[in-house]
Amino acid sequence: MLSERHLEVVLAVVYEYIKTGEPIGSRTIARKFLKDRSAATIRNEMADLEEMEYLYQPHTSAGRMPTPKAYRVYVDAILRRQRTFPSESEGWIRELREKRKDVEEALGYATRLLGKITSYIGVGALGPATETVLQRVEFLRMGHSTVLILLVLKGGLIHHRTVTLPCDMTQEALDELSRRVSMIALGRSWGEIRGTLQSYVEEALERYADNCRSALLEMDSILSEKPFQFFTGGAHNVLGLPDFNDLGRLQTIMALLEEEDSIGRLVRGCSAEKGLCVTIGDENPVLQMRDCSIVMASTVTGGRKAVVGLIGPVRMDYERSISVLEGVLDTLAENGESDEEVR
Amino acid sequence: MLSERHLEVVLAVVYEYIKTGEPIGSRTIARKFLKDRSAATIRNEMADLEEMEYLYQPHTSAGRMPTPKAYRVYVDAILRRQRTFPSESEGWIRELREKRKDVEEALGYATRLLGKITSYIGVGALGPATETVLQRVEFLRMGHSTVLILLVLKGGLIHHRTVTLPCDMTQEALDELSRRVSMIALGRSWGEIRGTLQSYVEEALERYADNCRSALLEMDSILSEKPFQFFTGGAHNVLGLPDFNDLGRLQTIMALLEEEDSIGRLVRGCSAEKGLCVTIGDENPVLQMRDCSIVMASTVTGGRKAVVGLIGPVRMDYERSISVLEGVLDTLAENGESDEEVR
DNA sequence: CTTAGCACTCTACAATAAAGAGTGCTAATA
DNA sequence: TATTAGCACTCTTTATTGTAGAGTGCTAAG
Repeated sequence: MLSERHLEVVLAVVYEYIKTGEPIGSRTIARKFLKDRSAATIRNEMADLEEMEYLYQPHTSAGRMPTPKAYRVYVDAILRRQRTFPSESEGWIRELREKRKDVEEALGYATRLLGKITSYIGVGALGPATETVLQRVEFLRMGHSTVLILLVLKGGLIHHRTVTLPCDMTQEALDELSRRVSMIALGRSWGEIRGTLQSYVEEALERYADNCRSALLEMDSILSEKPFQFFTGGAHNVLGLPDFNDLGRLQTIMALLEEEDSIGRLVRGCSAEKGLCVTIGDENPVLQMRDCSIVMASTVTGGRKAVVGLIGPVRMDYERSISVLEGVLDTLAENGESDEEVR
Repeated sequence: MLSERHLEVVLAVVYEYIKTGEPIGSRTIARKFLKDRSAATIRNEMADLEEMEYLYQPHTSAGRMPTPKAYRVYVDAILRRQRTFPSESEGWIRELREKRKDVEEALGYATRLLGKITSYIGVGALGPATETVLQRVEFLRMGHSTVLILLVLKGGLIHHRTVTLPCDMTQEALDELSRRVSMIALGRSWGEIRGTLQSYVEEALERYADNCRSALLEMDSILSEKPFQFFTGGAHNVLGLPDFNDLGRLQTIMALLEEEDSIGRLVRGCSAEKGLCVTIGDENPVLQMRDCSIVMASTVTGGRKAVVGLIGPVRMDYERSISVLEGVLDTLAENGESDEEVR
């Protein structure tokens, strides 16, 4: 549907438009990219491409700009060939490698890094590698009827919350509670046993039936509410970009980044697929981000599933963004390999 | 040094300038605030105030704008009298009250809330109520030579990190390690015992001397690196504000918010003093924020020290900001009282 | 000491003009 | 038939000019 001749023009326009941000005229294409054709010929081809909705003009006597359709063609072409990590960022990658000790900190750092290197917004998410299986449960008495619930999930994800129970309990009683919960829950999927837990726990602690019930409820709320941790970084980088000069739009995007579930939706949209995933403009699941593009990829690090990505303008430097993202991803994945045994 | 007559003019100019953002002329002051004086009189007084550096003109034939010195006088006047929480925000406060279960989540929510209600940037910090005293130490084996270090501090602060030790260790050996560490460290200040710990620990675990050393080093790094957790929220609100139309400046501010130590410096600057603390423009310890104002206050919630505040333009609505901050602070503090016993 | 009047200054805004870039169309060319 | 050169036309961008409005400083009178 798109002849070789036309494709060359589209790729040239997208490439140049990404670099300059200005509408591209036929003269520029003829001089810089397709020297075997004259400006007039390219003008004709551009008129064709406009009809096919790959290009458009902001006004009658301006150059052409790419439509999302053109970006898609361009990105597909990039993905087909090999990429190399930009060497000027090697230093940062080494810094990231240092931080891998603490997975959460590493991912936070990675998002900020992505933001800094690319000037777009870095995002990340960290979830359990597997379904929620408890590996350890502790209840620690913090004060009068205040208890710290501590859950260690298989894969190393940790949740904790300080709660107030109906009445006070000694640490001994709490230990008994955690022993009982552990007995049933450890090593098994939470969804599988959450129902059967209560009766077994209350058997030995009937004096504290109320407390047991409310503790189990809290555990349930922790385990169901927080399956993922989200990170964003480098949102400030985007302020200088001419594509985000519409402050209102930028504002809604930044507001969305603060809500966890909108990032969650992005992550879910991409993490289903394996490997790299580029979403351009209106392909985006989140309506308010329809004029952004997203590059995302997932891996496993420290025994947990990690998704990292970039949010930028549709006029994003896809080639560079993808290379950088791949570099970061590989670095994060490096220590994921060492403890395969975990799963 | 500032006569009653002059003070009235200053307060009127600041009040009106905060509302409108435009330079204030003598006519406006005479009509709206000081009806007993004519515009010409006020013009003379304004000329005096300009010499005293309370007011300045952006250009010869414009109205006057307040200098930081004038804001200081204005804020001091506000702080002297009683404030009332804006009733239209009661609903949000109720939402915040719901979230108090989890202190960290509550503080995160509080910063976003502050941002939303005031249209400025909410910041928060959560630290240990006391010095670092360990209440519980666990080492959990996650995989081959990978160990999860879990530290519960007195007051409920939790730190954890997954680390790779020099060689593998059984869970039993790790339990022995945590028993030994607990024996010495629990209930005592970390600074006090960090030195004596190593020899006692290695006594029983000499086979794993390397592991013990590296585990203790990690503990030390955790405890010294992360004394505070930081939160920011609602940075996007500030995008619409005319005072932040200089994108470059806004960008540096948002970049600073991503670095933990710059927030740390702000917090430290304010948390020393008890109660409310208003920092105007160049009073600010962070150089790049010299044209911002900061309102901060600290309290104790859930047995931990919490600092919450607002970063906004120098032309901030101080009265409203302070009221809202006080409301949020009181709500957070409510459950701080219930477990006094913790400290 | 306060006030009214008036000339002066500076900004903000709109209207106009000129320059520049790029197109579409037509006619000539290979 | 496909490609190219030439040219008139369109639209944006930038600079310039003129005008209205707001506010001041100064002077002289109350």
